[in-house]
Amino acid sequence: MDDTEAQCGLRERKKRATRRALHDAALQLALERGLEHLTVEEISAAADVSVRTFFNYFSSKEQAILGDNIFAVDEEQVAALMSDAADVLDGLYGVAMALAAATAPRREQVLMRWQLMERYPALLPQVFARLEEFEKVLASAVAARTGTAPDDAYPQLMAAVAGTGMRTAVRRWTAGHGDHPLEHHMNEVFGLLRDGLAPYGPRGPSGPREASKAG
Amino acid sequence: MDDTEAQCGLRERKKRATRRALHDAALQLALERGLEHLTVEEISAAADVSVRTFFNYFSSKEQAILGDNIFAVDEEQVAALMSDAADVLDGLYGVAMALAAATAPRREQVLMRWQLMERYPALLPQVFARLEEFEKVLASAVAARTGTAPDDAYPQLMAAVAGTGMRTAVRRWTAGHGDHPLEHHMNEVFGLLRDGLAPYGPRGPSGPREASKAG
DNA sequence: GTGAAACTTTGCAGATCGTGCAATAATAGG
DNA sequence: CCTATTATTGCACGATCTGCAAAGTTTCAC
Repeated sequence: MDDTEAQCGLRERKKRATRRALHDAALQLALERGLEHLTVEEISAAADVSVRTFFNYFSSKEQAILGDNIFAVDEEQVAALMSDAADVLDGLYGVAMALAAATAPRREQVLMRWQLMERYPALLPQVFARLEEFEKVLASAVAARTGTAPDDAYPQLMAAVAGTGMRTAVRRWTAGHGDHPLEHHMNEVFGLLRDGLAPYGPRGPSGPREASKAG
Repeated sequence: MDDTEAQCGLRERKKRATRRALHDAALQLALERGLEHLTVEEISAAADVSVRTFFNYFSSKEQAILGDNIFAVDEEQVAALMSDAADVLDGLYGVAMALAAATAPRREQVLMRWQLMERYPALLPQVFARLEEFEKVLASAVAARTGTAPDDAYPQLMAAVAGTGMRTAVRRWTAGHGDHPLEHHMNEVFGLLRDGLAPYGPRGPSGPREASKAG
């Protein structure tokens, strides 16, 4: 049960192999036959395990298709990137680039998964649930970086906006079938954020000007 | 089948009553007993209809709990608000305020629903799916307002950020049990957005971040 | 190697979900 | 009152997901 076993043990290897087999089968079959007419039974059969075993690994076929680690940046990495950055937005930009870099090695797989998501709204829930978790991590990091409380408006909004920005970039990357690298879309998005979302400026005097609190 | 009947017909009234009875029962029972141990059968029984009839109205208990029109601003209203506004962000701010206003009359109910959402992640999917639709409407409006294409980065990002901002505001409103009006949180969020998300500037000696272009 | 402990796989029963279908009941409109 | 339309309901069916206990596999100490 220690970390040594986690790497070399036969038991652990078999578990990982099974999990991977289920994930691969699910992804493959979903692409081939479509999500609606795909059953857990078929996935299990393709991976050579019982249906019951499938549910020992994944709680639904959607989970099996998406697998883990959609937002493959862990808490410590985020914290490190945030504290090294020149300002908050740069820190979040760093996280975005780390995400893009982590995605690169399995580019085709990730692209497939996101294209499936666009096609089958049933998958969106899972994605958003993870994005939610991811945003919590970002919010904590932003709060730590700025000395604000994690339940202040600023870190929450900043994290939500950054998460949404990354989601937008990935979506545009997917829509373009990955023609441009993900980094390109991240740059585009964070460039706009850096410019205050205001390339189309005010026509005249306007709305709420002050953040009701800032520090 | 004409509009007259839609208002006075007995049939239409009964349908609405049934739908409302199911929604109310679902909300009530979810609050009382929790979502996990609540079955469609119980909801149907509480509303005095068969289970089959339940599924004629809602496709799942989650749908029944949330009901319709979480983001109760329709396409034309958004378009009107956007074209009247001084700039894009002001337009989106107007949409946010319209949303808050639409929420006000059924304040308690809406608050209950969002609190349930915080408690039961199973409800999030539905919400995000609707937010997704809402953001599409926003993106179209932003594109129309700025003369950009709907699949350009700017309208997509702007819509996503605004949608996320409204979500953040509602979440904060919910977390505070509605102590402050929803408008207050919308103001806070859009104030931060207006300020370019940069109340916490660079650590270095440089001044406030500015939009590198505006026009 | 042997045996016990720990863990995984599996089948089975059962609750719930969600849909298609056809019979029944209620309403609308002449 | 009669007919067309539409809503409700029961039934059957396949799929999802969980708990439980039996059977098989891996680990580890001796």
